[in-house]
Amino acid sequence: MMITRFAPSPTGHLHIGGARTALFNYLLARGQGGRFILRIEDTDVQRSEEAYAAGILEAMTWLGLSWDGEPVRQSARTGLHREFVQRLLSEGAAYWCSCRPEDLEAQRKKALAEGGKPRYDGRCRELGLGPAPGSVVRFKGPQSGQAAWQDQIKGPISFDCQELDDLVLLRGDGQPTYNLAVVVDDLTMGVTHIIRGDDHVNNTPRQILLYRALGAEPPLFGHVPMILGKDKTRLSKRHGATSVLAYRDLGYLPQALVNYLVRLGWAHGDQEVFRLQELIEKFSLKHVGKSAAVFNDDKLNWLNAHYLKQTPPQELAALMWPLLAARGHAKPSDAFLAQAAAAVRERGKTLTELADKAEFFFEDLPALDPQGAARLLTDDGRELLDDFGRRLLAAWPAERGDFDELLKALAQDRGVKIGQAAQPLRLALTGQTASPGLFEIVETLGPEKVQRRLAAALAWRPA
RNA sequence: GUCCCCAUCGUCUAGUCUGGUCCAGGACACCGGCCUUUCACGCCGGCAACACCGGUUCAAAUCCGGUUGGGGACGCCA
Repeated sequence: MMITRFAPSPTGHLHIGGARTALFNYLLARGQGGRFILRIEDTDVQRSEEAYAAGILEAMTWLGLSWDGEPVRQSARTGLHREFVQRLLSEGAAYWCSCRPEDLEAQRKKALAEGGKPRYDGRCRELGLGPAPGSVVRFKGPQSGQAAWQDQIKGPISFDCQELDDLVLLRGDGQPTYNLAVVVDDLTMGVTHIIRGDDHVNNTPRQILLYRALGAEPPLFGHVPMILGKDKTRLSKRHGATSVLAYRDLGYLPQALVNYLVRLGWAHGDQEVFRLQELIEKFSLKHVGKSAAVFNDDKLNWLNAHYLKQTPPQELAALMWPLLAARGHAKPSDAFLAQAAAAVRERGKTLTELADKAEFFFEDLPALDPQGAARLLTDDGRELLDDFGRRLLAAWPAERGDFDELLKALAQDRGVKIGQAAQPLRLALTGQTASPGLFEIVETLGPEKVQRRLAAALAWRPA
């Protein structure tokens, strides 16, 4: 059975790149009827924070990427990690090293300055040292031959073992390091496919060597290319929002983010829009690209707008309401909320934008746009508006078509264009010169609110 | 510096494995038009790319070599 995993370290928020890696692993496992494991890699006690771990789970849940079983804490498995180190030690595949970190650091600097590769020189390798306070355990890697694998995304990759130095397995304080812990965990948890970020390719040969030293068959590896910012450098905070939860708070729908992320580096012919279930059926590593991709807000916005338009008004209302409530509006009826949502649904790219555009529905008296008022609420304009208002209220209750007729008649009687006749009313009802359909608004607001807003606009005078 | 990886429109990409159907297709963005009571939506049209050089071949975006460019890694971080 296929087993994949997502193994973030809780030293920061779940960012866009991590989310895509998680998504690929999720899709792969779900598509094969396999298992998808979530493992929190918290072996770095200094930098790991519980709040980050919680945030990662929250983001995964929001995206709809469900994992199997309980999330695994790597820190809860250090006993197991140490057992494996002991085994390596007793089999002569690892050794104690008493070099001091400062000296090592100095060596690295020197090597780099001389234009060489900064790597551990293996001076303790044959010393037969035993455990001592502050000493570390290093892997005794082969010094010739190759470590190669068929990358599931990039194809064949190989490293000369000479290039690899003896990596630390157990720190001076007895804590296992990343490279040891991942191998032990992936091995003992039965992970079959390790799909992770590009930045791990250099770790892979070392890990393969560890599997070999343990007498185990390495799993399959696949390295997904990175996501870059607009300036084609690695995506980071300075490129704006990078955390998944930040996108949620900005008003993006999880379906949109998932859809956008999957298309960043993967394609299924010319198809652009995918539901999660469809992705599970269609996703494959074969069509994941090999090169890095630039994150593009425009396309994400387009997808988000697309999914917003697909969301039924009632559902959309439920998503928008918290944003409106946060602005201090009193909760109206569900029907009113749904109508307001339907009215603005095709006019914004995020929930936040929709809330902005729908806000006038919820205000007692919307503030009149000063420029619009100066232009539309002239003496003539107010007279026109008064006439329109009277006709409108007199005709109530009316159908959408009746309103249309009413507007046409008004324009004709007054000798103005339809647009000119409609604008003063739009301003009066919404405070703005651009808005959803006029009669959609009239119907939603109802006669009392219409009248109230009309009266306020008619009372307006230039400053 | 050393090692590893990558290279099709501004961006995401299809096509590359299995050369010809590709004077390169789709999407976003942009530009123009239509629709229209405003703003949007929608629809129609347009602009725009095989990094470069050489080789193999009747034929190369597709195969091979090199150049250039980009990215990543080089921690007792993950």
